[in-house]
Amino acid sequence: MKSLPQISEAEFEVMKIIWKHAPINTNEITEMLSKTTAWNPKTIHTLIKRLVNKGAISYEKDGRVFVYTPRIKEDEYIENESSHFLKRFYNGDITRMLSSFMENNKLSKAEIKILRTMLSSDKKDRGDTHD
Amino acid sequence: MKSLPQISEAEFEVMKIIWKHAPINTNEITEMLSKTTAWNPKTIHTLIKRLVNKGAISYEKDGRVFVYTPRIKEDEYIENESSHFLKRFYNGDITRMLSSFMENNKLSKAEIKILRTMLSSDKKDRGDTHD
DNA sequence: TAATATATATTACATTCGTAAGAAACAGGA
DNA sequence: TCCTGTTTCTTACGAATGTAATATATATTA
Repeated sequence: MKSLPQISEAEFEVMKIIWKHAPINTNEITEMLSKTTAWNPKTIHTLIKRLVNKGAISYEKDGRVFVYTPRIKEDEYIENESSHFLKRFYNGDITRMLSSFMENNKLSKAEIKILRTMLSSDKKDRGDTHD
Repeated sequence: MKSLPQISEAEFEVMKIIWKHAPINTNEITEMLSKTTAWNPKTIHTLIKRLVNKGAISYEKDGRVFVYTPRIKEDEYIENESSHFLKRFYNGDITRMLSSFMENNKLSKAEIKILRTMLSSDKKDRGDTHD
């Protein structure tokens, strides 16, 4: 399992744009992020550069501009972070997380209903192994 | 909602010990962490100090030694981090998280069963509001 | 009381991160 | 060809973090 680069919170915002719109160039990224953040374009450029250095994205030249593409998969990255998070805060046990949420009334009735549906539509029986 | 101090990953390991065993003194903390980490006692002392500075724990003198107590609640802190995490990676939607886990076969049959039970034992009807 | 052991406090130092500014390269217009 | 605007590259700088080492204070022992 190749280790994914470590992506900071600000960098992750950039990644989300790139995952969603790749191939995408610097200006387009900057433009999109301007709608949701107050970051200076210079700042965004720095973040992009760092993502390249970390190997999270790659680029090609298109005339004068660089066009970026992710080198890591969004799902993979998020899964990874999720595991890490669960380990850190819930001992790796998602049922503990859910249970904590329920105890603290963090789940609406609607959400509970959705979850229940999700869980009961038990597709094929995959056995008990995971990881 | 008073804002909780920001606690780093290493500091959090110290917090877990303190939450579990408070009131607890420096040596005891160091000893317990030695079992699960390779941290130099000096490092642990630094972490403890930083937690004091951040207001995450407080201390009293007991003779020559300091005895520490948490100033923030574990549940509260974890809930907070969980919200942050969910927002960051799943748009704040826990059903998306679960669904992602299911798609990626991250849930064992046993876990699914537990979750199903948890969700179906619908206690009192609390209505649909939360947050 | 003076030396020693031990606990706490101060300082250190490289990385990462947030947040940019300034420099350099290069293409297109005057 | 030279200036200028645009793009990318280099440098900056303080706060946080991981990971300690060194210094100081203080209790205990000789």
